Amino acid sequence: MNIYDVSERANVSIATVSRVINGNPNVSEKTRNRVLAVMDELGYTPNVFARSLGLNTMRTIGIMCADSSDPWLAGAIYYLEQELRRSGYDSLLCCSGYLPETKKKYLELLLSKRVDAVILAGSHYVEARQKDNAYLIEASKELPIMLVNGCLDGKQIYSTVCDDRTAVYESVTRLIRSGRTSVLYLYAGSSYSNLQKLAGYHDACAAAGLNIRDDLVRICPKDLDGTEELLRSLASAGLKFDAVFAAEDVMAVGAVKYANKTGIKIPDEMNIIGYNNSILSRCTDPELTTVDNKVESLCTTTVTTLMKVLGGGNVPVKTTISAELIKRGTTDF
Amino acid sequence: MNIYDVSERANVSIATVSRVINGNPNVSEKTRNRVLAVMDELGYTPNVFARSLGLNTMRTIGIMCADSSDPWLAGAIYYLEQELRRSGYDSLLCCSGYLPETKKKYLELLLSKRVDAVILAGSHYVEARQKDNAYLIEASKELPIMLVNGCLDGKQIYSTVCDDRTAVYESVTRLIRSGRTSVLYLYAGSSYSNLQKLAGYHDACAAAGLNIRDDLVRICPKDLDGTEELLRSLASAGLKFDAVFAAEDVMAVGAVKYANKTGIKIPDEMNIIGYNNSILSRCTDPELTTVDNKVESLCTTTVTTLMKVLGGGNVPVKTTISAELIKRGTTDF
DNA sequence: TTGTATGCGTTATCAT
DNA sequence: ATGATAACGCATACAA
Repeated sequence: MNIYDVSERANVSIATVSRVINGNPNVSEKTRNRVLAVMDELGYTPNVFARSLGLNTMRTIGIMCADSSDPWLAGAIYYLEQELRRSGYDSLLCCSGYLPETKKKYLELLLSKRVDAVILAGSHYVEARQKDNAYLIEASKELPIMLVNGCLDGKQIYSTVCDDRTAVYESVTRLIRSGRTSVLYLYAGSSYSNLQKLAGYHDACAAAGLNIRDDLVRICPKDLDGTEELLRSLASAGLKFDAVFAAEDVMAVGAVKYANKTGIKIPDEMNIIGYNNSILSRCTDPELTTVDNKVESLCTTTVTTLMKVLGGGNVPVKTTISAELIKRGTTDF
Repeated sequence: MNIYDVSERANVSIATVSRVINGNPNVSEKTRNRVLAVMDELGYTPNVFARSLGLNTMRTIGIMCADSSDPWLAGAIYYLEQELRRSGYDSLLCCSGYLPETKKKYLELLLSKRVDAVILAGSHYVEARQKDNAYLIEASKELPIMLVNGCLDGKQIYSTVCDDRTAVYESVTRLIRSGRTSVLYLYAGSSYSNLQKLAGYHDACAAAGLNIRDDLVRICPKDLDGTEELLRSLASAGLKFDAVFAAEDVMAVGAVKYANKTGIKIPDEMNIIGYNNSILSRCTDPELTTVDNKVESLCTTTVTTLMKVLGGGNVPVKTTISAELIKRGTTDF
């Protein structure tokens, strides 16, 4: 069942059938209807493979993420897929894990599939060490690379980021203004957005005239048990802190659990702020104050930008979106 | 840059280049090396579109789910994608939403993309009304349809399910044996697995010699606020219950919040059991007792089965996996 | 072991 | 408005 069968049955050439398929206006109303009727009668569907070969595109975008089961990334994938489909593109999903080698390998795999562009979801794709990003620069010579919450310079690299630095700055400033003197800062790694957030923390301390205390800035496992354990060990080592700012909700949840178990009263004796406004932030008691970093906006903006890029339009290489502090029960300002 | 360029430069025919690409053993070591060297030198990558056209497959599987940001589905997608890639297949993601019409529309979209098979993740794809499933039967005439936690009869339909009915039966039985007399059962809809779970609840009541009380079986919104509100209104309407069995973790979390706010002591005055063993179940205080329905096993089994199907092997049309009750702080048995 | 020739199902160019 | 025909880049049956 192909275009020849249709053309034969409709008494036209394959060229005409092709025109009908592609909505070319140079077909008489009568012929168009006859062809459509035959296509319907035969249950004909154009072969995408042949189509792709001729057009040299499948209208497919590669979506890469480290781990699609991470709540934030799962949300991002959802919005990206929806927006892409709305624009007539399919989504090829690829979970790369967190290691630079596998990221590189999977990006190359996507390139070999000739996707029209690649969207990298999550800040993990921009590493602190410039050499770990070389493969992205390289790939961007072949096709557009869209970063969701990451930022990198390159000819065909476009970034849509949340202003994490300002968000953390403002949140920590509010903690300090409300009388907190020792804000423990927990973060999970040195990705682009983690570095931005950390800078925001430093900004806030500096603006408040506080010394940066290295003992209050800690790398923390990105899971509940690890976070609880870290806090317990810090406390038993004598570290005093009256607030926790966590760069990820899951660590903030861990902090709430630590406080609840230890009998520390939230928010009176300890304030806690999370990041992402994920569903987790609403499961604790009290519910978490958290920073909403606008996944949906980031994703729709990314796709909108991408469509302009693919359409040959001129677009900004970097778009910044503001975060929003969601006040709930773990803070008292 | 195509196979002709390579063949010319290596002084061989395109057939030989093709053989090298596809690892055909009928190529002399010497020739193979020369061709490989040229491919490397030219940075040649075979064109997947042309390849697909000839082979009539892109080695791509369509993954459909209602909403990839749902925690359970997000996990499923992750495991499915990993397993498929391990087997050399790409994943085309398609979030269909929950409406029968859109599900049908998106499935047809996937078919038109000529994927090798479709995996339907989540029990929402099998509806109670048989006519709402007709499109699946229809599609299964074209390609294999794999159901993850759903069950349906059809020539090329394969189901991998968790034994939800037994899991609920056993959990509710334990509640009753430990002295609970009124187990409120909350569920979200009439999908395949929801009906199975409900049957398990009925089984447990019957086995314990209790009457089925319709006032204890309630459809519940699948979100925190909706669940809390439902419980509040039930209580204020005079309904007494000393345990809640929720068909989804999120509702169980809502129940915990309700109890905590109302001053009902968990687990002494109320037991709560959730379903899915999602990260949510560990965020509450106390942590949720919940049923682990083995997403990872379901997904790896589904892909294993699919590979056998695609390989022409004979495979069971239905595989059942056992759930596991994870005991935490919201129960006292 | 290697090469030749053909088919895969479109789209697009150029006639008419 | 319509038709004939050449790409598109590969895999493979058949020949040598």
